Amino acid sequence: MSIQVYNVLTRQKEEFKPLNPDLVTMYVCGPTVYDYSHIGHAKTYVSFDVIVRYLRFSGYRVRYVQNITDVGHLLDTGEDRILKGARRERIEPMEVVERYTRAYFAAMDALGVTRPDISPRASAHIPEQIEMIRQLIEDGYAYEIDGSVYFSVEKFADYGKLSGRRLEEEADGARVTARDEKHHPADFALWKKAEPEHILRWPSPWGIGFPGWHIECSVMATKYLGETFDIHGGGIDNIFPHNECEIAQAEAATHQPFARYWLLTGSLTLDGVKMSKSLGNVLLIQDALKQYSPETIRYFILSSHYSNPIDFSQEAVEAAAKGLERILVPVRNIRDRLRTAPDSDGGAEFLSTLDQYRAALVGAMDDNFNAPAALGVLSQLTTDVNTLLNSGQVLGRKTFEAIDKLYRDFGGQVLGIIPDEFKQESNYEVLDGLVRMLIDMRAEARAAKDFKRSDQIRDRLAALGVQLEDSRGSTGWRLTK
RNA sequence: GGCGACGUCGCCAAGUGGCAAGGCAAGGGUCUGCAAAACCCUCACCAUGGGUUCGAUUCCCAUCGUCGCCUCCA
Repeated sequence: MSIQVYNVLTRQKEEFKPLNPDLVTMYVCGPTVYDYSHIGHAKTYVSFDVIVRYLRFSGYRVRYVQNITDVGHLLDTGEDRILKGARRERIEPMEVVERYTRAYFAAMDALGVTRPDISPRASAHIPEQIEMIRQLIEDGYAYEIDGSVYFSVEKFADYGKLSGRRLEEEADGARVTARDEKHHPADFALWKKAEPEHILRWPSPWGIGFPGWHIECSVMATKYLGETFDIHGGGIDNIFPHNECEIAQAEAATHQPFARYWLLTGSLTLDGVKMSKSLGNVLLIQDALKQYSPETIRYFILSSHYSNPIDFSQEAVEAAAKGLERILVPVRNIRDRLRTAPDSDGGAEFLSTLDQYRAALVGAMDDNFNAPAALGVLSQLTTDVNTLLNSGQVLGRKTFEAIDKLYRDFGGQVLGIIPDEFKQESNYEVLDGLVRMLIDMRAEARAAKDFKRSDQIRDRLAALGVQLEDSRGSTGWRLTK
């Protein structure tokens, strides 16, 4: 078995073969840290999180690099995003960077996103960027004008190979406004001369300035992963111009292929439209987490394929929450019953069924990281598990452990939608004792056919968020709030 | 205008050249004192029109529609 991936560069599904059989090198475009992260970031980084998790689960060692853009990313007004944030909040630019870098990691941690192995900052790699720019000028791919340096897209024959654009077609685009000093409208900045008020500035062979946005990714990816590396990821909205420019710079500078596999995620819309500051419809991760659990958000994101767009709506997320709960209930149940399970081999015949499900899960994930298909398999597995649990058959420890292991592997380790430990109330022992006492009282009432009283106990507990669930011979409970 | 993606059951969403997973919702049933939970059953001719093929939802073309990008964006 091998992993197949859809490579945007070749527009087809290919067998994934890393350059080095044991180490996968992977770069994903990270955030510009000038504001809090929103739910669209969650979609992108949860998607790649699952890809990394699955590669590791499959036995690969992965070096995962994701940059932090803290300089050079200009708004269309020509203003640096970081500086804008600094002015807004009346603090130092590097305070802006620090504040939102921390917030970014906090949000990702909350969502259970595994941290990248390296999170390089653009501002910490100015010398390397200057060096690549110098190389590009030397090789004739770039030119300097009045303290700024531009990449000449006409010199790089492959420009447009990722996004499928051709320069001559772009020339017709009415929206491309030519900047006077550039040779070609599509030429892009490698280095920009800093105006006096631009306080993010560094000395360079071309004077005081700051790097263009795209160059950091080319530089940091090749620095930490090599001139050619395996996977480059990011959101599809960055395919042009950002990713295209990355390729041009890196391949022009190193004369080597840049990334071998390009995996791009679909965009997230909110109630049908893309989030944007100007529309004011930005949902921050921290706000979404007030309403939904991290697992629910992950489940929702993973319920459609990473390469597809997804629309975040209350209706869709709540349906996801219920779908997830359906899986979580028996998992809780199993872990609970595991503690008192006998050392018998009761239910051992179920092990071969589990093997089939495991194979199906591997098959789904091997096929271009098809998480939604994997969720479908987990759901089917859950039906079988529920049937087994309800059968009245006495199940041995081994059986419970095997079921739990499968859920832990795919629901936990790979998809991150099943917690390792279910959160328990701080005074869980007391709570459990009290509820069980009431369950006993209700059982006595029922035995005495005093249903008015037994229903009263059940209803009042339900009102408090304690749901009683009767099964053969015993009653369990779970919190619904 | 150009580039790209997409249009599958009421909603969300996989998928395949040979009679379409799963979840949510809905209806019926089993279990239950009644419920809840669970389980079982029911529920789609895959936007439209052509073409290729023995056969297409799956390939090709066109049309309609939605979205993204071309300016900052994960």
